[in-house]
Amino acid sequence: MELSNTRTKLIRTAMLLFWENGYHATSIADVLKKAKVNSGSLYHFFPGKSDLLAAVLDLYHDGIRQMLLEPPSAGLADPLQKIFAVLGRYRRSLLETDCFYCSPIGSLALELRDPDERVRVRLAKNLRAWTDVIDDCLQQSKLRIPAEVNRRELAQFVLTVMEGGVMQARTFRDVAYFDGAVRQLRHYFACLARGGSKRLMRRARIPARIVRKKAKSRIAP
Amino acid sequence: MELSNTRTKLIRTAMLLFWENGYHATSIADVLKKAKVNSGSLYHFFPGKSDLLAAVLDLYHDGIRQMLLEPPSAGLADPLQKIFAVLGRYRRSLLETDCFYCSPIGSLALELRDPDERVRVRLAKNLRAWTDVIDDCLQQSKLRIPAEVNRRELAQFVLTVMEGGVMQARTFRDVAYFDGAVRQLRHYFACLARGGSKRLMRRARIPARIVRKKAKSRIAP
DNA sequence: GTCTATACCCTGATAGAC
DNA sequence: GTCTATCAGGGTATAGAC
Repeated sequence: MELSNTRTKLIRTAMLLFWENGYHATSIADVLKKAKVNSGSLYHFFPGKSDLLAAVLDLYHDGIRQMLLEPPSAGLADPLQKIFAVLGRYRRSLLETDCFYCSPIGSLALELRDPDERVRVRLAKNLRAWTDVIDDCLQQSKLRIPAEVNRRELAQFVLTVMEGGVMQARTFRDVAYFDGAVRQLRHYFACLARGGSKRLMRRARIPARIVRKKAKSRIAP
Repeated sequence: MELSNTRTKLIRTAMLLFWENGYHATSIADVLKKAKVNSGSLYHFFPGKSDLLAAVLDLYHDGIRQMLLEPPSAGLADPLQKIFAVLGRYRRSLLETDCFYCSPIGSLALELRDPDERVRVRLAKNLRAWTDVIDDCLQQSKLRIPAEVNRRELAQFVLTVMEGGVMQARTFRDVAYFDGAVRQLRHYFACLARGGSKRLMRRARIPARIVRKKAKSRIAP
């Protein structure tokens, strides 16, 4: 087990650049230059660029709980507050970057149309780990989740809202779009706290009839 | 005013390819080949690739209502059902592509980290037009939106959920993640319909035992 | 407006000495 | 493991005749 310093330096540098500029826009040369490493060394450790990306995703995954949850929720006791503290951290990142911020994993997931399976699996693993963090908070919280709402699905919904909110804030260059999404989520949570209704959820299935239509037509946004 | 056929052909071809393969992965050569047009013609109409993209975004925008709302909601009277019919259409696209589907605008918005302003503005304009469609449905619907919920923000929230849901379904290659997001959204709507504020809840004659619960998770702004 | 040919750059990746 | 030099290919964009 060789704890190569060069290897680590490459991964950390790539992690930073992929996050700042995206995967496509970051060339191998960029990584080499910033890490002050030569081409030969990189290809000694990694067969190709996508293997470097895979290593970056593994690094994200290993540190996700520590990086995602702990800093923003330090000192907070209420698990629900922790969830919104995590979201608040994304908000701060948006502010600090004039709404250029991208969530590292989400933007990679959408930038790479057809990643090789090794990469795709790691992206999914990261999203799952993110959701785990939220799910734990929900479990520890005193929020009485109505029987008809699945807790894990609700945790996934938090991720959904975060990613969608960041995307809009970024596109409009206005954090208000993120704030609006979070506010709706808060309101939803407030509704849940007040109590849901089984009767109302019965219609919540995706109606089969929507699938009926002919294939092919294009869809906007 | 020259209604150039070649120009239109280029835009439509680029629209299709950008959507299928993304902007980066689509080369000018790809567009030229598929449209059976020569390089000189393209650069006669467009100074560069990003101008072609801008034209594509304008085309999306012009047809958004027709392409987004009308096909899936044909025959539906209830505006709320129309909203979920639109979402159902995205679901169908996911199914038909084995969850490779990307929403055209959303994925462009995230693929292009730093688009020139002309492109960025058009992306925003498209998202706004999408939201307008949903907003109109909400306005026409009989859904009683509680006073503390802004209607336009709720429409934006639908977009947020759609984009976030598509992203997760795509990454996990499993439409269940999209379904879960939509189900949560439905549930939220059901909560709103029941009355998101105490006043409305009382009007809806919700038994006191449900209302009783303290707004404990009143996750403050 | 359309055609062919091509300039020129940057990319990921390799070769082979040390 | 690290270094320098370099390849082959594909990218956008241009030139200039027709």
